[in-house]
Amino acid sequence: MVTAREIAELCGVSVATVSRVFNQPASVSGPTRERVERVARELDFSPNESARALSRKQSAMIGLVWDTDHRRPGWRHPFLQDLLLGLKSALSSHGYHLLLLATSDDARSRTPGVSLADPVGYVSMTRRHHLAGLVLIDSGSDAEAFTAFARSGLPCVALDVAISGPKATYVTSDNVRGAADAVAHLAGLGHRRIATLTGPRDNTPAAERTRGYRDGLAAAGLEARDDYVVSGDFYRESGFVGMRRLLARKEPPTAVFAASDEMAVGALLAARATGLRVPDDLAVVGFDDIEVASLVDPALTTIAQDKPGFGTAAAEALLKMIETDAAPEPVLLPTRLVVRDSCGA
Amino acid sequence: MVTAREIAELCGVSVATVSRVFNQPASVSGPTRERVERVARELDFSPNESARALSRKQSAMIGLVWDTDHRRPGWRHPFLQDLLLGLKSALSSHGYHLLLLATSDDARSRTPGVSLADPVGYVSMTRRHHLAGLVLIDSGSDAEAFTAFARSGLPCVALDVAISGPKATYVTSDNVRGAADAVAHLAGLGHRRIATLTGPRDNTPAAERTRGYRDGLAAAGLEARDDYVVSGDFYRESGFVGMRRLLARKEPPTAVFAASDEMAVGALLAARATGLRVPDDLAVVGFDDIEVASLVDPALTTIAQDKPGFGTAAAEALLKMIETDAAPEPVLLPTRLVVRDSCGA
DNA sequence: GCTACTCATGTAACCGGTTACAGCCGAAGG
DNA sequence: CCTTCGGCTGTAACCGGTTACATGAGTAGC
Repeated sequence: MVTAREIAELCGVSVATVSRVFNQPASVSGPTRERVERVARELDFSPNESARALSRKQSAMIGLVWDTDHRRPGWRHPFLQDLLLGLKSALSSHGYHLLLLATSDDARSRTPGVSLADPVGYVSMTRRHHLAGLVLIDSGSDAEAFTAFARSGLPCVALDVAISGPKATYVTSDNVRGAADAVAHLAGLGHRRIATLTGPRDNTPAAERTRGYRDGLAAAGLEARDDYVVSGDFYRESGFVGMRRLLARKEPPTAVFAASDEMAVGALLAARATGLRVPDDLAVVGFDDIEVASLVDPALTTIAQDKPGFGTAAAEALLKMIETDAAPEPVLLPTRLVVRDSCGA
Repeated sequence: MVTAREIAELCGVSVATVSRVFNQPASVSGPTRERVERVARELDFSPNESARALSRKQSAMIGLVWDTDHRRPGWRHPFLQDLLLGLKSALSSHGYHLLLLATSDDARSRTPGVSLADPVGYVSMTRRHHLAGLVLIDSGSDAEAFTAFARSGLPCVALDVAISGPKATYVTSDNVRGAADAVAHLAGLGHRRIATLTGPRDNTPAAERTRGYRDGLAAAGLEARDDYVVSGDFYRESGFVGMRRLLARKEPPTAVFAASDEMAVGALLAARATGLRVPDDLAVVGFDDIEVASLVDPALTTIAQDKPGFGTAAAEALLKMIETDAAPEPVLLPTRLVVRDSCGA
C-alpha cells in the first residue's frame, strides 16, 4: 500500500499538500497539483478510507437496513435486485458505497453496543461506522423502528414507508393513482362489480392502494361495497382464500383488483379451482409487475412500479440531504398500467 | 458519541485497558473488566470502526463484488435475496458486515485509483477499505476478472465460478450430479431419447451440467447423440429456439433436460407452440428451482439448488480463511430433484 | 530476605489521513 | 523602499482506537 506520505516525499511536498490535491484542488498551484496527480497515478495511490473517515468524522458509506420480517420469513422483496442496482449505480458516481448492516443475528456477538433485533443496535451501528446516510427497506413490520432512525439525525430515505424528520424522507409509488388506474381499466371494459384484495392493514402502500380503489370506483360512478373489499397480506395464499370468499358472495364480482401480483396469482388459481375462466368469467388486475406476471396463464394485467426508479430516487434524495442539510419532499414514483391477458380485450 | 477515553476516565483506568476489555478480555482482571463493561453499557459506548480499522489495518467488512453483465443487462441472479440473507446472517454473527462495492459507474469519480469497469479499480477499492475478505458473485462474464481478485491475496470466495489461489475458493452446486439425477429421472420414466439445452459455453456450471447429462445417459445405458445437445445461454428465448430446433430433428427427443429453469420454460412454450402436450408428448426437467417453476403450466420438475446454502457456505469458507490463513476446499452443495408435473407420473 | 517471574496496567508510538494555523514570498499600493 | 495583502505551502495537532514495551506489585522459590 502506497501512502500519501510516500507521494509527498517523492514530490518534495508535504502530506498536507497531497491531501489538498484530492480534496481542495483549487487551493494547490497548477504545477504542484499536476506533479502530485501524476505520481499518485503512477504509483496507484489509493487513500486509506479508514483514516479518511476517522479524520473527517464521516465515511463514504451509505447504510442499508434490510431484513426479513420474522413474522413472515418467506417474504421476498418484489424487486430488490433492480433496486440495489439503481442505488449502487447512483451512489457510486458520487463515491459512496453501500454497507449492508447486520444486527438481527448478532445475539452471539460480544461487541458492545450491539443488541439484537432492536433498532438501537442498528442506530449504534450507524454511528460507529460514521455513515453518511441510510436507506431503509421495508420488510413489512419495521415502520415504528424506522422512526427511530429518522430521529437519529442521520440522512434517511425509506422505501414504501412514510417517515419524516429533519433529514428524513421517503420514496414510494403513486399507489393511489396506480390503483385508481387499475379500476378505471376494469370499468372501461364494462365491469360494474369490481372487488379488491387488499394488503396488510398496517402497511402504508396497501392502505393507499385501497384508497385508490375507492377513488377509481367513485370516478367511474360505481358504488363502493364493503362486501367487495377482502383483506389479505400480499401473499399468494391470501389472494387465493380471499378470491374464494369473493366468489362465494350472493352477487359475486366480475372483476378484481389485487393489491399485489402475488395475490393476483392467488386469485387466478382460485378462479381456476372454482371452474371460472379468466378473463371471460373474471377479470384480474395485479400490482407490482413481478417477473411471474408475464408467465402465468393468462398473463397478468398489472400496475407496474418503476423498479430502478426506487433506487435512483432514493440515492438522489439521500445525496441532496447529505449536501444541503435539508429534507426533500417525499418522492412519488409514477406507475404504469401493463395490459396483458387477464382482463380480456 | 462516547469514546474509549471517556470510559477510561470514568473508570479510572487508561484507554489501553478499555481497549483490552473488548479485544483481549482475558488479560484484564475481573473487577476492572466488569467495571469497564458496566460503564460502557450504561453510556452505550460503540467503538469507532474507522479508528479500529485504521489501527488494526483490517476492517470488519466483507466486500461484495456484484454487477450486471453489460453484455446481457436483463440478467438477474436467480436467488440473490436468499444468498444475501444467508451471507448476512452468517457473517453478522462474527461481527462482519457486507460492503457492496461499486466501481463500474465510477467514470465520473475524481477519486484517485478508481478507474471504471476494470478489476483493478475493484482491487484498489478492496485495499483502500482494508476489507477482511471478498465474495464474488458471478454475473456471467467476470470469470477472468475474478482471478485478479484471487491473486490479490485477500480471502476470496466466488460463487459458481471456479477460482483458485492461496486464499481463494468457491462454492457451487453439485452440477454434474444434479444434471445426472435429472437424466436418471427421465430415463426411469422410460425415456430413451433425451436431449439437453445447455448454458453458455464459457460458464462453468453450464459445462458441468452438460457433463452430468452425459454421465446420466451413460449410467442409463443410453447413447449420447450430438444432435441432442443444443447450446443456449440460460435465457428463456434460447430455450424456446433450442427446443424448436430439437423438435425439428428427424427423430425428435421425447424428453429434454434444460440447464436452467428459464430455458425449461422456453422449452415448454416451444412445445406448446408446436402443438405438443407436456408431459404427454414431451417431458421437461429444469435446473435452479426458481420461483416461477411452480407457477408455469404444467408446473416444472426441476433440480433445486440450495439457495440459502450458498450464502452460509460462502460465509463459512471466508471466515475460515480469515482465521486460519488456509484455503478450504471448494464447496459442492447438494441439489435436490423436485418432481412436479412436467414429466408425467 | 533476596531474586525471579507472573500478572495487571500504564505509557506512548502508531495507523494514515485532514485541516487550523502560521509562515513565506511576490506583487500591488502608497 | 516599505507595508499590505493574497496565494501557496509547511507544521503540527487531531481523529479514536490498538499494541509493543515498560513498570510495578505481588508471589513463589531458594
